[in-house]
Parts: sequence; structure tokens; C-alpha cells
Amino acid sequence: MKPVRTRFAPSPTGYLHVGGIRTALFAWLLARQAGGAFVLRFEDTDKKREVEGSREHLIKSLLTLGLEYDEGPDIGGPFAPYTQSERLQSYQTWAQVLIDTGRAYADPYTSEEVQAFREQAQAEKKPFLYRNHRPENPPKWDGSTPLRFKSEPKDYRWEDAIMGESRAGAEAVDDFILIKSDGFPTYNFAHIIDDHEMEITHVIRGQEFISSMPNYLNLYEALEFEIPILAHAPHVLGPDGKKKLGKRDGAKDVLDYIRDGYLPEALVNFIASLGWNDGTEQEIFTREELIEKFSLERVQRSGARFDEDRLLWMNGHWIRSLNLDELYARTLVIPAKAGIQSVDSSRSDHISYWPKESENYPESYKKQVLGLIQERLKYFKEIPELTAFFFEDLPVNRELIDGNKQLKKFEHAELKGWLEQAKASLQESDFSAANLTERLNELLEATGQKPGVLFSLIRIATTQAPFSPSLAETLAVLGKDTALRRIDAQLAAL
RNA sequence: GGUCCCGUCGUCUAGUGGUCCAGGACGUCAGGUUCUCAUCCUGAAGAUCGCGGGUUCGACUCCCGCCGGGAUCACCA
Repeated sequence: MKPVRTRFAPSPTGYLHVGGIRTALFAWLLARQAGGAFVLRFEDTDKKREVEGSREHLIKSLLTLGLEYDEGPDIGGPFAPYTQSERLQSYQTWAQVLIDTGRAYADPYTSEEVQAFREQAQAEKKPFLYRNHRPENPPKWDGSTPLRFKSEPKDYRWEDAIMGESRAGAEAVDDFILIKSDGFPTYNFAHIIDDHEMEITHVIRGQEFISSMPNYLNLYEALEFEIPILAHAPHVLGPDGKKKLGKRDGAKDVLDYIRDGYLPEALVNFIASLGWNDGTEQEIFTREELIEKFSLERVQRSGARFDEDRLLWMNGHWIRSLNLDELYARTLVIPAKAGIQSVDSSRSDHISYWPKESENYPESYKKQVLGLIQERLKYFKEIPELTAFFFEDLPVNRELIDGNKQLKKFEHAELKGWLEQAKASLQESDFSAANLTERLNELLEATGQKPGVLFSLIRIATTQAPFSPSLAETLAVLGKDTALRRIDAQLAAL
């Protein structure tokens, strides 16, 4: 049994969005599960489409999610180089093998001529097959024209680890281009050479390549290469459930999610469970559980829709599962945007998720605050709006009391009286949560009011926020000076 | 249009001939937890299993047709 070697082979032409990284995750999972190797390879044979900075972006995305690769363009490995534009010699060598065995020939037509053939076929409502125009005596290939594969059409049946038993007729096999006239190989040729030379055992990629499988199978045979295990994953669909997810649908790339404060754990869990489950009712999986339980056979064959609500829920779950110190450490740094600058990338004036006003507060204070909001935090970018009142006195907002369904039925004078009572009691408190709770309960009796009334009143006075964590805990964190100062401000406004 | 793939609650899915008048999760709605928001708990609504034929004692599960959706038909990957 050969050691498992999987690869992720993106072309550096743009962002790595959630749909794209799923195949990377699957490949990584398989490699880790088998104790094999996960390889990163850049397929940059189309210089025109290359996007500046996308290599860095791709690498950063992978690493941020914890999908470490064992061999790759930047770290090398036993089969280096891992960038196709640096492997031209290999393609040249194998192309010569094909020429020598009569399985490749120079394309004598201009692209206009080929286009004419194509249009002619279309007019006759017949599928266009280049091989129907295969020249009888092709010129010797000198590199100035495309080099084509001389196919041997036949029906194919093959096993796809995800899609199951697959088949296609001979009409799907054609003479495709191996090497372009610019000297670079096509994907169709290059990836097969690379996978072979790099000893890749599992090819996992998007379903857009399924229809090319007969061509690849034909090439593998001509080259006498062993065919790796093949797996084609369905696309992740956009919110409308129709088109595949892409940047232009507003699909954010992976790093956008990270920057918004989504945890890698949640993203990995979410992406893995988009179209995969282990057959039980388990929804939350750690990275280790995924490595242990993942299998291509259980990957759904139909495309799954990207459901942001579910991601949000999952992220909240993972945030709650972290201990406070760990969670706090994660809120300290907003990862820098690597590679491509997103047009809508947010301002970079914040280096942490905490609001500006928090910078003069000690870490211990911020940790207490975080402890109070942990169970209501869905993603880190929400921290400022959830915590603002812990760091600054917000202006008195009359609407909070006048619009409160419990409080609006009382006269201001009455509310003022209760707040005065509260102030008097709180002045005597040591502001420990226990003492605060005790005094708050006494106040309930003294005023004869329900918590819904009294606590709402004090909560609004001390936070000026529409919602906040529970009263005693909030007061304890806020501290005596701040709490009393804010009560005075509220009193003055009533 | 040719070829290939797919089709279970709004969404992600469990389900491989009977235990399914279809189970779980997200979302939604209602109730509970000394106040708000959230968490947590409980409950509810929500799928004639795309449609129509077969096969079978019996089909979400097998077969055929249809419809719908997707992918692909480049000197892009």
C-alpha cells in the first residue's frame, strides 16, 4: 500500500472562497487520517489570468485554517519545485514521449480555422470534435504551434470516490491541447504529469472536471501512468441555491470571515459539514474528530447551499466552548489581510477587536467583560457594540426608559424615588457580586417592585444600553464609582 | 443543443424494501430561567420524500419516462 499523498492545486488567479477551500479541507483530512502527506501546488500555466498577491493569499488562507501542507512552493519538498511554471522541463520530456509513441502531434490549424470547424459543427447541430479534423500528415512540432494529444476514443467506466460509478461514451474523448503555443502546458496535461511525478494517490477537485475525465483517462493510458483515486466534489452553492458560490455573489473569502471574528474551528467544522456528515446526529466536530471520521464516500453528491445562519450558530457555539483566557487571546489580534487587498476590506485602524475606548483599561478588566458577553457573542466584530458601555459613559437615552414596556407606565417621579433608594443602598455596597445580589433583592422588597421594573430601571441607568448582561454581574464589573456616577446622570435627567 | 451529475421540511441533512403517516440540526414561533439581550431547557409549526408510471404483499429506498436544477463542451483551470 503506497503512502497516501493528496494535494491542493489552485491556480493563483484570485481569492480562495469557502467553496474552494472545501476541496483543500477534504484533501488535508484524508492525508492526516492516513498519516500521509498533503501537498500544495500552484498551477500557474496561464499567465494572463494570474492575480498579484493571490499566492500569498492562498497560503495564508490554508494556514489560518490550520490546513498545514507538508510540501509546497514556499517550503519545498522531495518533488520540488511545486509551481508549474518552474516545471516546464518535465512537461517537455513527457510531451516528447507522447510524440515518440505517436500519441501527440502538432496542430497545423490557426485558431480561426479551428473556430470555423467549431461553428460548422454547431450549424449542423453536431458536437464538435477536433479529432474529426485530425490532419493526415501533421508537420513536425517545433513549439510554435499547439501540441495536441492523439486520442484513442472509447467508452469509459470508472469509479469516483464521491460520485460513485461513473461512465461516459467515446464522444467525450477528443484531441485536446497538451502544450500551448506559448510553451506552457494546459492544465489538462500538466496536472497529470505533476500528480504522477509527485506520487499523488488521491485527486480531489471540483465537479467541473468530471466531464474531462474520459480525456484524462485516455491520457493516463497513453502515458502508462497508474490512475490515482479520483474524487469530484459538488460545488458549494450561493444563497440562491443555483449558481456555484463565487466572489461576485458577494461570497466572502476565507480570510474575510477570519477577520470578522470567525474561529478557524468553526469554519472548518462548518465547511466539512457542508455536504458531509458521519451518519450520526453529531453536528459539532473538532478537527481531530473530522480527521478520524471523514470519508469521501459520505460526501453528498448534490451541491450544498451556503447557509450563513448556520455558520453563525456554529461560531457562537465554538466561542462558548473556549475557556476565557484562550478566547481573550483570540480577540487581541485582527489578522492582517494577506495578498490581495479586498475592495471592501475594512479600515485597518484597529489592531484588535476591542473598541478604541478600551485601550486604557487593564487586561483583567477586559477579561471580566469578555466573560460576561461570551455567551452572547457570535463573532468578534460584535465586541464593540456589545461592550461599549463598559468603557465609556454613554449619554442618557430617555427612550430606553420611556419606551420600556415595564417602565413607561410609571411617573418619572416614582422612578426617580426608586433610583434614589437604589443609589443609597449601592453606596454602602462593596460591589462584590454577592453583596450586590443581596442588596438588589432587599431593594425589591423595600420598593415592592418586581425585578422587571426595578432591575430594568437600574440596568438602564447604569448602562444606557438597550441590552446588557445581568444586573448584579454588570454592576460588579463596572465598579462603584462608575455605577453611582451613571445613576446620578440618570437621576438628573428624570 | 450534446454529454455527465443531482433532486427528502425555508436551509444542511438521516434514511440502501417493511421499525418512516419520515429522524436530527440551523432558522422561525410559543413558553420557562429574579430584568433586557443572549445562553440554556421545553414545546410547536414546517417534507403528499420533484412528477408520472411500473416491479413488489409492501418503495423515500429498485426500474422506466418526464420535469426541474447544475456542470461541461477554450491555446482557463
